[in-house]
Amino acid sequence: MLTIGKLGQATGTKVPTIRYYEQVGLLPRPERSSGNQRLYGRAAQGRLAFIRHARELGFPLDAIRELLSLQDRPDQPCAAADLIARRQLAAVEARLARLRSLKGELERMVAQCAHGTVADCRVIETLADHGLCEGAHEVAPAATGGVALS
Amino acid sequence: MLTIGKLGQATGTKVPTIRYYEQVGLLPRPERSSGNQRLYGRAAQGRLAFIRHARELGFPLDAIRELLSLQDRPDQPCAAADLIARRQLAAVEARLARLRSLKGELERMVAQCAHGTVADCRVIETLADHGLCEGAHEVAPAATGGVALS
DNA sequence: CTTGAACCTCTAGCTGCTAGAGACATTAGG
DNA sequence: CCTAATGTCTCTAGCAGCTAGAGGTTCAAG
Repeated sequence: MLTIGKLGQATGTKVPTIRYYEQVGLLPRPERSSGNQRLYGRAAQGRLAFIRHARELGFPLDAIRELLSLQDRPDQPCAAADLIARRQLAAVEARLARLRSLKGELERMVAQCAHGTVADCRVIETLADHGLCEGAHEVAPAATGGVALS
Repeated sequence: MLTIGKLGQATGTKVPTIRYYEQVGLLPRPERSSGNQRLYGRAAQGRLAFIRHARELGFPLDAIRELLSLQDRPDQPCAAADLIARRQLAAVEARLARLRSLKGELERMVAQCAHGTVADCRVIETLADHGLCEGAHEVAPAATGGVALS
């Protein structure tokens, strides 16, 4: 049986984060010691590792909730899990495409900076006048799902 | 003179977002009509376009605040602006690297799914056991600065 | 003059945590 | 056995960057 601190160390999770996962229903309420402290067994450790790994892959908590409930019913077809993963992959790909174009524009901006005064700084100028950039980022896609991805 | 709605249309910004920018001090308080409605001139429109463009490039509001104050003093050296842009570029590059490795792992996961039952689904299994993936994302870097980047 | 859209202020909510206050539990050392 | 240091408890509030809603005023068209 692990205390919350040990569990945190074992899974690379901060203590308040574990309590947060419990609060939002991703982790079940654990047993308590005589002094009311949380005690975790192997099952909880596995579940938390699962959550952390999925988070590292950028899955939002809602998707993780679904994946966990799938894991609990092993005889169901895994099409649902597959779909969730594919959706996440699509989100990551969209994000990548956008970031690549941003990187291009930022590189052009800093490359053109002549290190003079602000008055003729290309960085400021480019920001002020969208026409100066090559329109690489036309309209923000927005609403990609609110995934953090650090 | 534009009303807030027209300004929003002109710059592709939602009305509450404009009010929000005013509230956090990115936009100055505009004149008001006799009926207390906001009225914006050319200067405000330019400033808002600057902000939106910088946001599309992923600059956080704090960086934009700095860039705006630089823009207001055109005879200063532009090294500061350059530095902000370079920092943003570095953040974007870090994020790109991470996203690329996530994409790789997600692709592997999805490719291995045999479309059977959850019991032997590689998607679930990979998530449950970090040892199964190729360790492409070892430890989350965290604290990259809280930049959103859509 | 009436209707409907656009505007006003204010508050609360979103994601995924993180930080702090103030109080109890546990543990290692002397 | 006692004490000091650390760990844990609950609860509330805060972060970015908006977004949505309530409940009320103002404006422009017909």
